[in-house]
Amino acid sequence: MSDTETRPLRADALRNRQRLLDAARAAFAEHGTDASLEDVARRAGVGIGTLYRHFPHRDDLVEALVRGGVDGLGTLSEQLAAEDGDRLDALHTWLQALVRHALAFRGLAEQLVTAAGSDNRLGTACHDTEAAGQVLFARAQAAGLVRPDATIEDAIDLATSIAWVVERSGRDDPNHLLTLTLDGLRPPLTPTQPRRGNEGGRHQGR
Amino acid sequence: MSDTETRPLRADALRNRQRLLDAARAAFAEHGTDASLEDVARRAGVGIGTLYRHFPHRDDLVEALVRGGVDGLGTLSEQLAAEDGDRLDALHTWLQALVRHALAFRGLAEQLVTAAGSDNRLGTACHDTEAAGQVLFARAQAAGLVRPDATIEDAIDLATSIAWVVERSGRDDPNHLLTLTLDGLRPPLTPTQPRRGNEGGRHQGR
DNA sequence: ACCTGAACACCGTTCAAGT
DNA sequence: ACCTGAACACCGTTCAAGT
Repeated sequence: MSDTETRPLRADALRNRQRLLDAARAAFAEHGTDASLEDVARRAGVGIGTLYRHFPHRDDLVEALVRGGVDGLGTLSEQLAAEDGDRLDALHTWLQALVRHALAFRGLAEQLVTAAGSDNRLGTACHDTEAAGQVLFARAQAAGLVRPDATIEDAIDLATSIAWVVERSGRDDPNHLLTLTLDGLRPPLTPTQPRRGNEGGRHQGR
Repeated sequence: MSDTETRPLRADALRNRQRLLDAARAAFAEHGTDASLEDVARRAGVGIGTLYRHFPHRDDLVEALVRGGVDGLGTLSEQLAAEDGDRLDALHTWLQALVRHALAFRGLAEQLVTAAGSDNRLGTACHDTEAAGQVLFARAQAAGLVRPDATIEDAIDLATSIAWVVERSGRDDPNHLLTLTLDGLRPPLTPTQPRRGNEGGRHQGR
């Protein structure tokens, strides 16, 4: 929480930084988060050293690109907490958004899991995400809608790993696996009143 | 199902093959499945070309090292199907073994998910694993113990992704997440008769 | 203060030459 | 039939030299 990157950049440096971000976004979209950094610099029309000056680690580049999404997850959590619908549905909705977020770039889920708990910018982003989710998680758990031996870390790890397996297996629908995970593999115990929306729900994939 | 590697190897070739496997096992144990292949060849005291002759793709090396485990999952499935205990417990036990299996080497879960559905040796191993699991899965589903819109692919993908996130996050207990996934995040609906063993079950990790 | 790009170390994969 | 290792292409990262 001290002064990170607070000093203003020189005009050309700022321009380069922006070009690098644009180039990285394009490269990540094509090749995933392990795109060649030399290629990123090339696309940005900038020396490789400039890339490293602005983003010493690949993590930092990733973090800059997903910052907006992380903040979005924060405001979404606030919105959902403000409404007073079903607390479990709110958690479910937020976790869906998290999965979507982790699928923004190929390789992102892996970056997120690896960075979680690290003391760097991307680690902070993960921490922020967890804090946002914790609000909804605690609410649902306090209402007895979530088993007491589960934690927000569990939920986030499960959601992230679902994003990962969807990304890697080429499945089409992440929500199917997420619903299974939230409700469990067991069938609804009260057939006349099913647990939650299995709307459509064929699935298949790969 | 045609003749793959059926012809006998020359004595020196067989020896080299074995040395490569031993070296790979050691290298994978140290650095995960993306260990340097040059390093593997070096450890085996063999030229890099010899490694590629025996194992044209990294996958093939991985497959050879996990073959035993895959067969083990097959026989475990047969054993569990022979006993007639709770069919859901049998599935759970088998999925636990699958998670353990996918944690044999760092990076293995990723190799498995990537290879699944591919037309190569490791893809076949995945296919064999799925077939083994399908027996237990179908039994449990037929008994109404597993929701009808879930498939063995879902279960295997979830188990594999749990192995992955445990490996990457440094969690200590894969079974906690697996239990959450099988039972769902919800608390037991009948508090007086809990769903299944939450034995101990603190957890924490990372 | 910032940028450049050569330099270094490392790796995957192929293939001509050997035995 | 099998093995070797040089060769090629590619990449991440650093750092001395520039402006």
